Amino acid sequence: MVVSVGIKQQEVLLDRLSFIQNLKQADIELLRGLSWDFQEFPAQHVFVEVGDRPTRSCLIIEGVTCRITDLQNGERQIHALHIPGDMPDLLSLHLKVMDHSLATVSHCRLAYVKHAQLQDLCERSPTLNVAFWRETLIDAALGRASNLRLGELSAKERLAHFVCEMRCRYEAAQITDGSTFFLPLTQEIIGEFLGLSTVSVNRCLQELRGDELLRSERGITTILNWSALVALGQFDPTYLHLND
Amino acid sequence: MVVSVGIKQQEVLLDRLSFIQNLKQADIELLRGLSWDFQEFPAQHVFVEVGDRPTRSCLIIEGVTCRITDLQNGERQIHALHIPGDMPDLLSLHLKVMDHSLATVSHCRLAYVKHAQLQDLCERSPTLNVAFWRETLIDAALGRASNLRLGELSAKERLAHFVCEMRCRYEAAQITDGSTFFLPLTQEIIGEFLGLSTVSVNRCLQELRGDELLRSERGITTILNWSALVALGQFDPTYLHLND
DNA sequence: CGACCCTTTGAAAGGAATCAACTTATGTGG
DNA sequence: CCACATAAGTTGATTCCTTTCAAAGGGTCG
Repeated sequence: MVVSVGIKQQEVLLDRLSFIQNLKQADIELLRGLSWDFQEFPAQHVFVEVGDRPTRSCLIIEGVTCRITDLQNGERQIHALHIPGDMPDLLSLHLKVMDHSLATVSHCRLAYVKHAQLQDLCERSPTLNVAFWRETLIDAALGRASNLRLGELSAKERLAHFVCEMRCRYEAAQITDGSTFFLPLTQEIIGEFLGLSTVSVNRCLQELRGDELLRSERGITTILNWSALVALGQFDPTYLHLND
Repeated sequence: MVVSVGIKQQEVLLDRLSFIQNLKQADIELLRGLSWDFQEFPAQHVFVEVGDRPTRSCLIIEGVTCRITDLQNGERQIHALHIPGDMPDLLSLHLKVMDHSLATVSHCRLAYVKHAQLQDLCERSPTLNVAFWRETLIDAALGRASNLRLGELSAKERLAHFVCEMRCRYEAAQITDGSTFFLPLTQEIIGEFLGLSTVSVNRCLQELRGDELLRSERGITTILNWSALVALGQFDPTYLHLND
C-alpha cells in the first residue's frame, strides 16, 4: 500500500545524514530529489528474504525491524534491530544476494528508494557516497557490539549493554523523552537478539528493575541509573560513532 | 621496517578485487598506481589500537590478523580473523576513530595504502569505489556469521561452522592445497573467537577428529568429511558472497 | 637440556536452558 | 461491556552444557 509522501518523512534521512556529514546545498538537493515509495507493514512481517535480490533499499520512518537468520530447529538469530532513521538493507545496494532476512518487529512505516537512484546519487556526490558507505560501516560496528555481548558477557550484562545501546541510538534519532524511550520488543525478541531464552531475559530484566537500574513496562523503558547500567554492561559508545 | 615492493605482492589485491568485479583496464591501472608501504610484524602484535585515527589502511599479504575488543577482566573478544587478501581496517577509511584494535595472530606481512590515495581512487572510479565498499560489506557479513555461531550454535557446531568458513575463504584466496590448509591459530585464539574456553575448543576439536570430520595438527587442517561438517555447523556460504 | 608455550585430561561448580504451569495483558465478538 | 481466546510475562524445579580449576604431557627453541 503506497501512502502519501510527506516532507516530514523525508527529513528523517536528512536528519540522519546531516548529523554525520557537512552536507552542501547541492547534496541536500540531491537527497530531496530522491523519490520514495512509502509502505506499511504489520508486526512480525518478513519483508526481505534470504536469497532475495532487492532493487531498492528502505529507510525506517516508524517502527522497529530486525535482521534474521533462520536455523534448522526453527530457532532464529536476530543479528540486529533497526529503528527509525536506519536503513537496514542499504547493504543490498552492493551485495546482490541477501544472506539474511528482514522482518518487522512492530508495526512499521518504511520508505523505499530504488538502487539505481542511490547509485546515481553516489556517483554525483562523493560526500553522499561516503555518507551512505559510512552508514553501512556503522551498521557493521553494531554487529561487532553484538559479538561482544554474545561472546563475552553474562545474561545480565548483555541486557544492560543492550539497553545502553538502544538508549544512545534512540537519543541520536531524537525519539526519547528524557531518559524514557519506547522499545516495542517482546522478551522473546530480546532473547533472540541476545542469544538468551525468554525465561532468562525475564529474570535478568527483573533483576535490573530490582537493582533500580531501570524501569520498564510494555516497552516503555526508563533509565534510572545510567552509570550503573554502563558499568554493568561494560558499555563503551565509541562503536556508535556518534561524534566522529 | 619497510621492505621491498614486489609486484607479486600487489597482485594480491588485484586478484581479490577482480574476483568480484569486472575491472576495466583503467581501473587496473589505478590500482597498480597505488603506492604501498610494506611492513612486517611478529605474532601477537597490536598494530592498530582502539581510539586510533588511522590515515592509512592495510592489506594482508601474509599471515593472519584479528579484530579485538578488550574487556575489563582481561578477557578479549575476537570479532574477526583476517587472512591474506583481506583489508582488516579498510573501514577506517570512513570511520575516523577505531572502535576496536587489530593485532597479528601469526607473523604477518602487511601492505599499507594511504587513505588519501584510496579516496582519490574511489572518486575517479565508481567501479573501484563499489569494489572497496563491497569489501567492507562482506566483512560485515562475516560478523553476522559470528553472531550466528555465538548466539545459536553449540560449542561443537561453532567449531564446525568456523572450519567451514575458513576453508571457503582460504579456497577463495587460493591458499589451500586440496582440502588442506594452514590455520596458524592456537586453541586459545579459536576460543576467543568462538566465545569458548580453551578447554572446550580442545575437546570439541578432538570430537571432530574422532568423528573423522577433519584432521589437524599444528594448524595444518585437512577436511575429511565436508558434507558432515557443513551439516553439523549448519553452514551456508551465501554470506561469503563469493559468487554474486 | 631446560624454559616456555600449547595441548590434553580429569573433576567439580555454575549459569542458563528447558519443561511446565500459572498469571497477567491484549483483543475480539456476542 | 463482559466472556472467551490468544499473546506476553512470570515463577519454580530440574537438567545440561561449558566453564573453571588444577595438573600433566608434548613440542619447540635458545
